Amino acid sequence: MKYNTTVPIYLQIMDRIKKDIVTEVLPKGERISSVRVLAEQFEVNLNTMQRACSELEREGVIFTQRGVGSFVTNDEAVLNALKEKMSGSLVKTFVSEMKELGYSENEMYEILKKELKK
Amino acid sequence: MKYNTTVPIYLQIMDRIKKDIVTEVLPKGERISSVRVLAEQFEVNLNTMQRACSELEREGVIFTQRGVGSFVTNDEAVLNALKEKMSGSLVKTFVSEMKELGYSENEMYEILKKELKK
DNA sequence: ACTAGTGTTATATGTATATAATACACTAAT
DNA sequence: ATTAGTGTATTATATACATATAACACTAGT
Repeated sequence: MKYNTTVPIYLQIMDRIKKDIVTEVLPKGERISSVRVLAEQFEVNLNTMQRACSELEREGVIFTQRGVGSFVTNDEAVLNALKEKMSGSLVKTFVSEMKELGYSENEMYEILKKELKK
Repeated sequence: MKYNTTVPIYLQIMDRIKKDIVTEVLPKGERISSVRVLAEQFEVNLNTMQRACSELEREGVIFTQRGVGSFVTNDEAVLNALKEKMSGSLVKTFVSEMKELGYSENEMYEILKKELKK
């Protein structure tokens, strides 16, 4: 995985895992790899991985059983809300930033259309 | 100005200034406020403001005359390229992230449409 | 009981960011 | 020449992030 240097790695890892959960690459209720394994996979220090996981737990996306492992939440409402929130954030950012650059709504459509044709 | 805690302040300031240049709030060739004044306006330390400005100069967006002040570049090609690059980056990010969340192209249109109706 | 595999915590080190305070270097107007 | 207003540079301090290394705490299977 490539890391953006301007944003903390643990946040980028959280985002990656959230995407995998939302797209059911990691289905609800499923066990996720141990922090040590994940740290190796993400090529990152154990503490950094631990931070990502504990934040994900704090957000309710995963839950943890000490000595056993971590699991994707079973709460479907949480997962639906997560997907909504992530896409909502993306489109809001896109629109507001484009407006700040002086683009009209029609231009936004056109630019999106053009990008998708690639 | 509100700052996002996850990305360096000097980068956020650079982005703000670039937007003002692209939208001609700061027209080409125009003098921009001194680093000291800007530091106060952006409620930031002089050194942080200086970093933002020197990076903007390195990118060719502004140019500086020691003892005199800093000015928006006169090079219209640079300004056009800047706007293109910024909007291109926005739409690319939007599309690729939405894909990673599992949305289809049609869904992207719909979500954008819905957001703009607000 | 033991052990291997979990999550969790702690200490030390290096780097980047941001602030604070101070000084230096140049330009234009007086 | 002096001065006020520019950009520029230096040093010190604090904080967040990431790493390295080591240890602690819990669980399940043997």
